[in-house]
Amino acid sequence: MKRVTITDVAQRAGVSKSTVSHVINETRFVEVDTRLKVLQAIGELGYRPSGIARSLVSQRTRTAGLLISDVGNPFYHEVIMGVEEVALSHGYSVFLCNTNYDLDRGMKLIQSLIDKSVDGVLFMSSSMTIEMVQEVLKNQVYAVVLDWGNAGVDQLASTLTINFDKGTQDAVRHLVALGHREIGYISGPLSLWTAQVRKDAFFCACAENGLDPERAFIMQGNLRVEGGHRAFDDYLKREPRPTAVVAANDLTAIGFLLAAQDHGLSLPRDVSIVGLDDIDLASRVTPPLTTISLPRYEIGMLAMQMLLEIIDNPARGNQQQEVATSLVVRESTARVAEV
Amino acid sequence: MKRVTITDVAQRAGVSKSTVSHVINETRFVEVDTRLKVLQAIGELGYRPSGIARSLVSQRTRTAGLLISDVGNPFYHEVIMGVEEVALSHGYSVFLCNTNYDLDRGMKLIQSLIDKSVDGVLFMSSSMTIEMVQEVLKNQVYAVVLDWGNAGVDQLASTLTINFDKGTQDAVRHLVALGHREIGYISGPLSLWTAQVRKDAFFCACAENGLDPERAFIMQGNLRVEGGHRAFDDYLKREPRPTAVVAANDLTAIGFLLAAQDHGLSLPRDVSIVGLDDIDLASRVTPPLTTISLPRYEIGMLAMQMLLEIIDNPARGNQQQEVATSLVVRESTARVAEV
DNA sequence: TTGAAAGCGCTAACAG
DNA sequence: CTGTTAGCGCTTTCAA
Repeated sequence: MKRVTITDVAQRAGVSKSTVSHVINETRFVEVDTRLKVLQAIGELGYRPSGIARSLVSQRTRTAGLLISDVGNPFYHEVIMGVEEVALSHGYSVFLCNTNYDLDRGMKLIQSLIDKSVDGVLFMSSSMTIEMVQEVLKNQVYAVVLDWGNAGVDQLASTLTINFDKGTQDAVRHLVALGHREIGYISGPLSLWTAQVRKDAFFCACAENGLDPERAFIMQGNLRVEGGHRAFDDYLKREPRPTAVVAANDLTAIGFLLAAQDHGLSLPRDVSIVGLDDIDLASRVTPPLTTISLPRYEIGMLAMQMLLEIIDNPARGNQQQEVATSLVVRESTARVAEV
Repeated sequence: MKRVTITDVAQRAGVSKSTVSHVINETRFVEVDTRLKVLQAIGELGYRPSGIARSLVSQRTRTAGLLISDVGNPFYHEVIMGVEEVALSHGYSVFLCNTNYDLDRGMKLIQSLIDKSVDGVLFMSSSMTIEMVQEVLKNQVYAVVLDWGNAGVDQLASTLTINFDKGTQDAVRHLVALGHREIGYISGPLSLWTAQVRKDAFFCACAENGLDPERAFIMQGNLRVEGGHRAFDDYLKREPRPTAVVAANDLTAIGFLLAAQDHGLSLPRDVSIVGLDDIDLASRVTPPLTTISLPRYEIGMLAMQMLLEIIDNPARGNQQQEVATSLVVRESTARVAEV
């Protein structure tokens, strides 16, 4: 049982291969009856065009690579779905590549993507280098990069940047409106670019809301629950105690929240807390966490759209886009207690 | 800047295309100097063989599709990594396909995989049908199916079955050894085949360990934390109260555990609890959960290996394999209290 | 309105 | 030991 080819269809329908091709692709007018004959032959034989043969001539595979750090990281779940959604609706399929935070592995994956002649790759792993992008580009495959602070990527490829300012400002404004004046911040490890960006956004937001960033109490977390615990210990020693705390991510915020409750504090009465990420868990803890939400699904969709854009329209050049974060108010923030 | 082809290399090296092909693939002997010339030409031109052209002649794409229900489901994370690991080490790339628990979408994804001429597809989504497998097979692409109880799949394709008996028996034996005689069970919705299988394994394990399954107290959960909460309410009303409880999955067990603690019970002193899945959270709750662990990474690796096996060796026919579950003893189980 | 034929980039007989 | 040539299955001029 061998493959049914366009030649088989042509013979069966008593026409030429090119006619068959044209009815399939609707790429030139075909007399109604001949078209019908062709369609019938296709049906009877159960013919399906070979994507490979098509790719060989069109130089397009309708496939893309998605480079991420780790499928287990909840950040990526919705991103992946967003990517997949627009990919599927455009006839694209996507190769999933986990770097496991390993640059060598990342490069290997990139090479295998190039070998497969993907039309483009979405760089979403923080474990990536400019070299990877260059390698991809050198092999005529397009790239869209989620901005992790690599200098100069925007010269090479389309980039997508997450703007933390908007959400962070909303958060600080929200707290100030609730009467908070002493707002603490739990940062991530400042060796990470993202932690830096988020902290900067916080300082910025303070300034914009009439608070002196220099006076803000900065605690050191590690982006995990446990870092939030530790930050709470620092918090206790601070005088005066901030009435509200903003954390670099939800896990940190939750760690702080749990530690505070363990210590007998009542939230949000004794202290308000704001997270960042809006992970699933955020709405499930008690009290549900007010948090700065990343539009993860949108990031996925947008990135894939940008890729399609540049594939279909290389002439238009690289695009740089931004997605905004936004505040989700739940119950972990409240009006500051009267003294 | 157009693609460098094998012809370019041949010209530059002053040999024929076939010679170039043969040095690349090491598929026939080539005089040392000519080989060197070819290699040099390849280097100078930065030539990379076109996977597409190769696929067209070899009828192999070195790609596979992985059909899952939902990337957000933690079950899949390690599975995906296992699949990817063996795929990568064999030069394969894998298309990730999320059905989102939707059969229509699943079929669409399958079609797109067929269009891409994948060599095989891994059916790991519980939202799948025999028709999907047949569709794939009809188009000469191989299939490996994670066993979700679809009758007759093993006739069509290689299957991988998770054997819950082993782990469940170990669990019950463990509890019996600790002196437990009254063991309750929190099942999932029995409309789900997997819930059924797990419950059967529990009954079986009871019988094997000299307990009367008919007397076991069965509570109804929903595979989520909240179902564990509700099950605890039932548990309280039971007379005599079981001294140990086995749950259909970890989330349920954790729900039960939290509810018990809320109610003032001390675990594992007042009641022992065993989960199933060994999710991340299991080792992080207090007390860390004793649980029946699924070899997720192994499932991924094995499935991909089986796929490669059947691709490389269709003559050998479909294989049916099983992976065993095993007990991970932590601190949520203890000797039954003296009366 | 349709067909013939060249060619996408590679592999693998078949010759020599 | 190496080259010639015929495809793999499709699209797309060019001609009719």
